[in-house]
Order: sequence, then structure tokens, then C-alpha cells
Amino acid sequence: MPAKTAATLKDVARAAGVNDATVSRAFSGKAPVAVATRERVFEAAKALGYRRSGSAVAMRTGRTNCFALLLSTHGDRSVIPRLLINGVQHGMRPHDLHLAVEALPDHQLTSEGHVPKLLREVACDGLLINYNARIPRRMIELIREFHLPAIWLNSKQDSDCVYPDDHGAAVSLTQRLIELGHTRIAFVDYTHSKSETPWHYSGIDRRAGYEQTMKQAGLSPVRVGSSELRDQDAIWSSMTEFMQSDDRPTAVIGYRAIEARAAMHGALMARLVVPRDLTITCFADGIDQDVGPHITTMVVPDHQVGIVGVQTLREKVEQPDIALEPRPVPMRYEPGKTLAHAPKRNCPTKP
Amino acid sequence: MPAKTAATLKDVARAAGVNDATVSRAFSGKAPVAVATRERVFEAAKALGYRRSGSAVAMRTGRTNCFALLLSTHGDRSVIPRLLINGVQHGMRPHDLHLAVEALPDHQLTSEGHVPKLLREVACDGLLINYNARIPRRMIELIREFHLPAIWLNSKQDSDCVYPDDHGAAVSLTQRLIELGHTRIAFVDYTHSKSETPWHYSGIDRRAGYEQTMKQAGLSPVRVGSSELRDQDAIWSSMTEFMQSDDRPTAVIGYRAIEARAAMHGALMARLVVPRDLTITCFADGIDQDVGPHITTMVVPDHQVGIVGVQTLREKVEQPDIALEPRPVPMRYEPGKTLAHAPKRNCPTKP
DNA sequence: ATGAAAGCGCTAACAA
DNA sequence: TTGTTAGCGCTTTCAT
Repeated sequence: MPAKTAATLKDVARAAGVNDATVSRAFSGKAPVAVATRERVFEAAKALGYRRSGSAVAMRTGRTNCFALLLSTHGDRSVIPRLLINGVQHGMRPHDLHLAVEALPDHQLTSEGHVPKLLREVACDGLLINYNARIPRRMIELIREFHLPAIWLNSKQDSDCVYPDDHGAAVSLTQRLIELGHTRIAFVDYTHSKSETPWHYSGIDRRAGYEQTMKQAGLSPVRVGSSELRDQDAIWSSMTEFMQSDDRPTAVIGYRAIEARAAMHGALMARLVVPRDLTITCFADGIDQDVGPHITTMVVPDHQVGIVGVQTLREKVEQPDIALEPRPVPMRYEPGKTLAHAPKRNCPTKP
Repeated sequence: MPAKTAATLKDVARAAGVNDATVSRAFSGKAPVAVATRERVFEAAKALGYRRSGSAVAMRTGRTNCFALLLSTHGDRSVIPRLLINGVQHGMRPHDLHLAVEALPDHQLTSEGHVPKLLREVACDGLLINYNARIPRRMIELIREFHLPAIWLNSKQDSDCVYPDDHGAAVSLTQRLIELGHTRIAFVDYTHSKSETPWHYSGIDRRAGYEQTMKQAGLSPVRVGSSELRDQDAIWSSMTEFMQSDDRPTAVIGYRAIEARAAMHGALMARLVVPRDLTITCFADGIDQDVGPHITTMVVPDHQVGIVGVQTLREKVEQPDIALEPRPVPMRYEPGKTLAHAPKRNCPTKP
């Protein structure tokens, strides 16, 4: 019995009684092969348990048919955006691409020492970069240095990026509330302190879209929240206070679901009925799955960002030297059950 | 100006004035190279922006240095276990491996039609398979058919698998409660119906470990819950009822965090003080991050499973024909704040 | 529609 | 320690 080594294209060719090239053509589909021949080839391949060598194909063609997704992590509790990855895979499937993932702690990339393998070697055709926090300078250098085709996800850049249209979504949500007669609409954000500029564009854009729309309607924006209240309890009691105050809002836009849930709690404590006395909305990855009524949400289109990201990267790989226009992806509006017309005047403060 | 094509090892060799093989050795580190030579090589490489071709290396050596992680998804809302992926990456980093991810909806694998690229082609050295639900038969066939080195994660098999030691954890947790004087300890599980056998081994093992330990201590196991109560509200009110009943427990073991939270709610409604009147524990991926006191938890060691999984797969790749013993990974005990001695007798029912 | 032949970028003997 | 040489498994002209 000869040493059992994996079957190669050559073996298949021999078994099928055809030339190597024919087998290659049958598997790549890049040139016509007679139906009968193809069947014989596939049969032989199956019998031999033949699998095409991706590396050999890659070497010969110069294409790995692999995209890499770079993820930032904060220590071990990294954020792995499920819907984004699903979207990416979804976008890749029809093109027979596969996905490599590199999840690196921020400091690993900032440090000069370590260069991640996927950048250091030629192992994929292009990069999808999903850094929700600040992007390490060193990485940008590497990408330029090596001429890597790369698309930025969830990040606003001058070119080659795909991101949710936070600004547009904020405008549209605020308008919707105004149209329902709300005038006291508060924007709640416990992530970013009021003084600092948020490090993620969504912090800026959601707020800016809201403020701009309020002002255009002749209303005064009200911003609530502070990044100092780290702990859930503090946030909740702060919201309770707010909802019990005389100048409480009739509608709330939460930066995330957390803020919306805090508002729900505050409303409960202040004996306000949602949505009769208080309309609650927020931005979130999906409809909130926790208990209680579904919150009216502008849904961050992670899945779609993945799909569009792949499409964009495919273009970039074809023409690496052409800078692609930034591509905002519209958010989806999910009605939920926490939306109502503004209550009649002068009533709300005296329940 | 000549057409700009990526630098190859040959270019580097020429620029550094050495032979190809020397450059190869410098980069692979598999054979000694004079320090001075090596420096010249790296300089030349840097100047040329040289990156090693992973495909060429793979073809030559027969190793891709890539492991693939197969994930099941339920439609778009797939479970992507963050800590597991982190652990896998962590385990791979020192060996200069990289990770490919394939997240497939269950039906895609069950169907005869589609064979995922990572199985169909030679693109990685081995497979880490993380199917939390039933494993499609077709996949097992493919793996055998192609002789793929594979390790099952979070799944009990006859061999080649790595999984959290649910049984041991259940035993140890139950013992702990018994030692604190608890006799009425309930096991709560709203995932699995009481009659059916759970599809995931953790459903069996956590329950079995609990029951076995109770019986050995001469206590009667009490199982609560039913998979029919799909909706959160129903679960909560069911727990409330349980906590108000005369034969309420003094300690609870939740199958997941959801059950523990339901117990918290039930306790609140029944005016029981946690942990004075009721000890609450559960199994979970990490310490519960929601509001309220941290729940005493047996932490599922996802991160560690990733690390051990990689280690095991490395062994499997070296010796594909040796069946490796199943490797349970111990769970970690997190005290939390919901644990106390059993209340004195005859008191608890009359608050 | 198929065959013949050259070579992609790298590594592993072997020789020096 | 370094150079020489052959070839990994596949694709792609160019013929036929």
C-alpha cells in the first residue's frame, strides 16, 4: 500500500483520462469543457476525494479570494458585531470568497513591535477594517506602505469607507417627533461627556442631526447625560430625577438602547405612562429584546454595512488606485410601541 | 517607469546581493542566517515593501497556517461567541496562525447542494467546529470523506472535542449550596421542556449534575420551567408564582442568566430579600452585566475552550490519525452577591 | 474542446 | 553559513 497522500489535479486528470488543463478548466469554470468530459472529471475527483488547493490557485492567479476583517477589541470583552459578520459573509458567498478574521487588542496595533500576520504576509486580497474606536496610526501607515486595498467600516474617512448614516437618521427621527407635535424633545447620551468631542462619529452625527433639526424647527435642543455616570444605577436615578422635574420632555431620543431603557425606568418612577405621557426612541443594533414594550428605534444597519462593505472592497481590489466615495448606508426605522403624539399642553407636569 | 508589481523574494535577494534561499531562510527562521546578512535582507525587503506570499509558502510546505472556525447561525441573529473567538485568536497568535471564519445558517450545511468553500478546497490546516445545536450529518460525512483534521467545540463527542465541564460545574455548585445548609434547591430551566431530552449536552449535564448531587445528599431535586413559556413576561410571572408558593425554594440554580433574573424578579414580587431569603445562582458566559447585584455564577469558560481548542487542533494536525480524548474545561466560580446560608427553618414562608 | 509546456513564489535537499 | 537545483499544484497561453 503506497503512502496515502492527498489527490492532486494531476491524479484526477490521469484517472479521468484527460489533460491537466481540462481538469483545471472544469473546476475553475473559466473555459468551456464538454459536458461529458466534465462529468467524467467530477466523477474521478469525487472518487479520489480530490480537493482543489486554494494556495496553488492563489499563487498562480495572484488572487487568494479571501477578504480579511480587522476587528478592534477592548481587552477580552471585545465587541464582535454579529450582524456585520453575517452581512460580510452574505456578501461574499456568491463570489466564492472566504473570510479571515483578525481581532486585535488596540495596543497590539499601536505598538511598533507586532505587525499582524494578515498585513505582514500576502494572505488576502483586501481588508475590511472595523475599528469602532480611534484607528491606530501605525495601521494606516502599514496599509499605505504595502498598498493594501482596504475599506473602512463604521468610520467616516475621506474615501473608501462604508458607514451607517447616523446624521440622516437623527434628522429623520427628530423630524418625525416634531411632526407628532413634540416640542420638548431631549437627546440623552450617557456615553459621551458634554464637553468632549465624541471619538466615534456616531456620537457627533446623531447629536448634530438632532440639534440641527430642532433649531430649524425653531425648537431648543436639550442634551441630557454625562459620561461620568458610569454605573447603571446612577444613570437610572438621574433619569428618574429628570422625568420628575418640571421641565421634563415629552419625547426622548436615546443615543443607545441603554438610554431608552433608563428613560423607561424614569418614566415608571415618575408615574408617567409610556407612550401617552412620554415618547421614547433610540438608536440601536436591533429592536431591543428585553422585557417591556418594543422601543421605537432607528436600527443601525450592520448587516447592510457588511454587504456594501464587501461590494465596495471588491471594487477596490479591481481598481486599487481609484479612491471610492464614502458610502453612507441608510438606517431602518422600526416603529415599536413607545411612540405617540405629544400630550396636550399644561397637562403633562400634573399627573 | 516599469509596471509596478509587488516585490518577490527574488527581488529582495537581488537587492540584498544574496541567494533566494538565504532570503527564504531569513524570513522563515527555519535555518541559521548570519546576523549581518539577515539585516541586509530585512533592509532590502523593507525598502522594496516586500511581503511574503502566504500562498507560495503554503503550497511549498503543505501548510496554510490557517485554522478555520465553523459557526452555526440561526438566520441572521447568529450567536457569535466573542470570548471563544478571542480565545482562539489568543491561542493561535504565538504560533503565527491565522483564522478563517465560516458562519453558516444550519440549513446551508444540511442541504446536499452547498458545500462551504473551506471544506471544498484546501484552504486551512484544520477545523474548529462550533455547532451549538444539532450537527448536520452531511458535515460529518464531508469531514470524514476528506480526512479533515477537526476538533469539535462545545460539543461532547467520542473523541476530538473540547467543551465546558457542565456536569462537574453543576455538581460543584450544588454541593456548595448544600454545604450552606440549603435543602430546598430548585433547578430552573425555561429552555428545555421537562419531557424532552435537551439537544445540547449542557442541558443534560447541568441538570444531571444537580440531580445526582441532590440525591447523594438525600435531598429531592426540584425542576422548574418549561420551554413552552417562550415569552419573558410569562416566565417572570411563573417565577413570581413559584416564589409566592408555600413550597418555594431557599436556593435556585438557573440554567442561564435569564432564569436567575426571573428568580430575582420573582423574589422582588414575593417580597423576599436576596440573598437573605433566597440564594440565586446560575450558569452564564460571564458575570451578568445588568442592573442589580451580581449573580453568583458558574462561568462558562468560552475563552479557555478557544485556547484549548487551538492547542488540541494543533496536535490533531500533527497526528491526524490519532483520536484525541475528549477534553472538558473546568468552569470558573464567581461568588457574586446572591449567595447566603439557608434561612432558619420554619421562618421563610411567613415573612 | 482539448493538449503541451512554461512558470507563478517559495522551500528543501544537497553541495560547497 | 550560503548557493544550486528541482519542484510543490495549479493556470494559462498557444497550438491543434
